[in-house]
Amino acid sequence: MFNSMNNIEKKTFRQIRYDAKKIQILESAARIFARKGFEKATVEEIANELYMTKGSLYYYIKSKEDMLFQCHMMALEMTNEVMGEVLKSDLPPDLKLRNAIMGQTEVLTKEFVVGTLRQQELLLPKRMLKKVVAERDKFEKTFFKILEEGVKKGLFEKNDMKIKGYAILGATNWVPRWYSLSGKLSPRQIGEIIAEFAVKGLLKSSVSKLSKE
Amino acid sequence: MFNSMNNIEKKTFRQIRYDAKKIQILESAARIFARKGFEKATVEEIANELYMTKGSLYYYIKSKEDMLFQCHMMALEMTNEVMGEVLKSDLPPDLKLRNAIMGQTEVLTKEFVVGTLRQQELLLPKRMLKKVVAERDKFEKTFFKILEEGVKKGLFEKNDMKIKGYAILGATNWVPRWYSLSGKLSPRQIGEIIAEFAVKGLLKSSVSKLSKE
Amino acid sequence: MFNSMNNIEKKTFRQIRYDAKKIQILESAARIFARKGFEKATVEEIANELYMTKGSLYYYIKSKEDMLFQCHMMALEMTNEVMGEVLKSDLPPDLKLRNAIMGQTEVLTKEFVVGTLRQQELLLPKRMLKKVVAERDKFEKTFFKILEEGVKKGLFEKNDMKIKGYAILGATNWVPRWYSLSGKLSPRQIGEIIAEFAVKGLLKSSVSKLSKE
Amino acid sequence: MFNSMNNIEKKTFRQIRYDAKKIQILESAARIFARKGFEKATVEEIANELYMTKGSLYYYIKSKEDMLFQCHMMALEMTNEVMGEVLKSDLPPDLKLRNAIMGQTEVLTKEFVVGTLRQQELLLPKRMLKKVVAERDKFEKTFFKILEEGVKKGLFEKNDMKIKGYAILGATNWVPRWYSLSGKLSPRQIGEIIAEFAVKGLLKSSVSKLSKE
DNA sequence: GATGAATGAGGTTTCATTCAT
DNA sequence: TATGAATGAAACCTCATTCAT
Repeated sequence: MFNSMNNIEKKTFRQIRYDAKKIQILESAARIFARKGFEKATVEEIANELYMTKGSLYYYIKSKEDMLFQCHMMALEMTNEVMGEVLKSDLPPDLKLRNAIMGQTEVLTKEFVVGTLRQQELLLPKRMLKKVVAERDKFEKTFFKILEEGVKKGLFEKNDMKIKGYAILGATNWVPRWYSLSGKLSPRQIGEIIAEFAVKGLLKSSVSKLSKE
Repeated sequence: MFNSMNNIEKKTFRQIRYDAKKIQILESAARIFARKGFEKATVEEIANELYMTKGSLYYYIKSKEDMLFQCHMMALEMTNEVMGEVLKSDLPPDLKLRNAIMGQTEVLTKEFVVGTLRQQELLLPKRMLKKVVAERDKFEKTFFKILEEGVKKGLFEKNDMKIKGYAILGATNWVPRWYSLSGKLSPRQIGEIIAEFAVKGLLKSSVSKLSKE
Repeated sequence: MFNSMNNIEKKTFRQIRYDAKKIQILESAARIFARKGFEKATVEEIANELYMTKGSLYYYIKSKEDMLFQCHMMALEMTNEVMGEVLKSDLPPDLKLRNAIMGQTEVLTKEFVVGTLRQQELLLPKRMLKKVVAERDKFEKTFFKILEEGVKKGLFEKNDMKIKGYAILGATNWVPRWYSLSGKLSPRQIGEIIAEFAVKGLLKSSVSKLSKE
Repeated sequence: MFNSMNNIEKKTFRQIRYDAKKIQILESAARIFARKGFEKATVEEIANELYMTKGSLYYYIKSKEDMLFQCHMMALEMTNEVMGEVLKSDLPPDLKLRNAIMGQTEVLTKEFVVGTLRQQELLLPKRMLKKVVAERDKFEKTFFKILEEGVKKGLFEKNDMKIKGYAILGATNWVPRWYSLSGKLSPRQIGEIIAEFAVKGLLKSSVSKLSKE
């Protein structure tokens, strides 16, 4: 009776432990996915990494696909959070773009995210894939909003913005493919260089024509 | 015995048919890999697309992994062939770069190549993986050679070339992820825009500083 | 110590609650067994129907098989109780038979019993199966006693009594397979018709030969 | 070329072997289902009985459920075939009924059919269940057609025909539950007795009232 | 008394691969 | 060359049951 509050706290406490374990699991999963690929990774391995049994693992997750799905969503949420902050900041477009790229490289090189995003989303059942794609679209929309802002403010050239935008996205998303911890530069530094390179490519200027053939 | 020449001719003829079939198989495989991912694609499906049976297919290929491996190698060879031509052409570095990028986008958007490269090379056994990586390194080396040439000729800025190079590679390699046949621009046109964007980012110039924070 | 009586009373009270809960559980189990079959029904479902958790449920029952076993025994006890009353009643055999059949149809169409008896007793481990079979035999023996009484009193024809007896049992036991609550007739009414039909088939009479082939 | 006919024959021959094996599998399955119940029976057991491996077995069947389904359909087809013949025969209704019952008992006591029909159709997925129920309905409709014929020809009493019909079906369908090979009577003989009993219960007659209470 | 968590045994299914014909 | 069959190794997943709190 009078310790109902205790009960509530207890529940919350358990909830916390439950959630923590779930995240542990997803991290472990992402790590193994990164090492061996989604299909080659076995549920047992993932469980063993955490000194669990398959059975217990299934107490926390619904299916192997579900693990990949949740990893994807978590990664995309991290990404979108960064973008959200950038967008609502009060900076000129070129600096927004720079921050976006730096934020992205930072997120994308986290072990968890690399492990996840390297997996093909094709491996997900349609229902899940849809949500992932929706979340990614959200990201891209925010990104292009920054570019448009730059155009409106007369900073960036207007032409072929779609292609250029994807070029920048590609440059950024490609980082985890070649980035290695042993490199000299941090993800943020890499991001900065890419950003400068990208902005330079976008800015209005009379110079920079290709040689004549 | 005495019609050994006949035999040779026969063999040659057979060889041709054999090779043709093999390529058909690899194309079919790449297509299905693209649709469903390597692991979800079954050998049977691949065979059926060509109105064969699994059994017959194994007359031409050694294993499923072998199919993926050969697809990778074929794709990389196409890529390297383009790069080879570019390199030995007698053009200024910026035009070489442009041609390289255009060639790459063209190759990368071919159905066969998309299907192949989207697969993680992780899925390959080490022995095969090594060869694939070696071939890819060859490609990257050629690519960076062009950039260095640009630097040497005083055309491109020298700083952070490695990062910028990978940025360009990323921009290019990312194309197949968003390129769709229904788009208005051809792969070559896309390549051209990316090239211009990249060159602009590389060129020496006093302009193009970021805004002050 | 000195409030041992209190303890006893308490225990009795608890015992009552315990038993009540147990019966609730068995009813819930029977219902779910009916819906999905014994093996497809999960202990969790059964628990959830009563807003319990699996864990708690196991405080009341020993095992899933035990649930099925106890359901069987309860159902058979209901059946045997009816038969006991019929047997010791002071009626002529044909009316006893009628009452037996009517009683049976009534029992057999109760949700609890349908749910239970539809399950194969095969699913029970031998030890339990034996008891169930013993109880069923008891029922059948009583039933055949009624028929024999009818023969002795010169009411029923003597020939092939075993087969005919099983025919009647079949006719009765089959009712739950087609009976539906939405039908116009009550179980008792159905029982009455079957009884009449059965008695007519059993009675001595010179009539009722089949056509000549 | 000229041995294309051979080819056809070969194909037919293989087809025959394939079908034969499939039937063997279904028989083996039905036998084991009978012994242990559908869910307790493992695919491995079924395969082993035929000195196959699980893998090979799956070359012939799609799933365990599919096995049960096909067993059901085969059993029902046997049943419906018998009924079809009875219906189109040129006999008076009472003899038709007798033949129907005799045919049924014969079919129902075949090992294959017993093994199958003892399984709950509930275990089948809806899609399959529907077909089974449809086939069973077909059977029941034919059966009731015979009874109606008897009524029309003034042979059977008209009242409560539905209930009586199900009583007869129950009496018949119940046979496999108590029939044992060691009994003295053959299925046909049992069927004959049931038939006589049933017809007697159906015939018009002024006699055979129950005792007064 | 109740419950969240853990567990492990086992079952179905899929498939790459091989082989006799 | 082609193919129907066979195989066996895994893999995912489910669930009854137990236990500490």
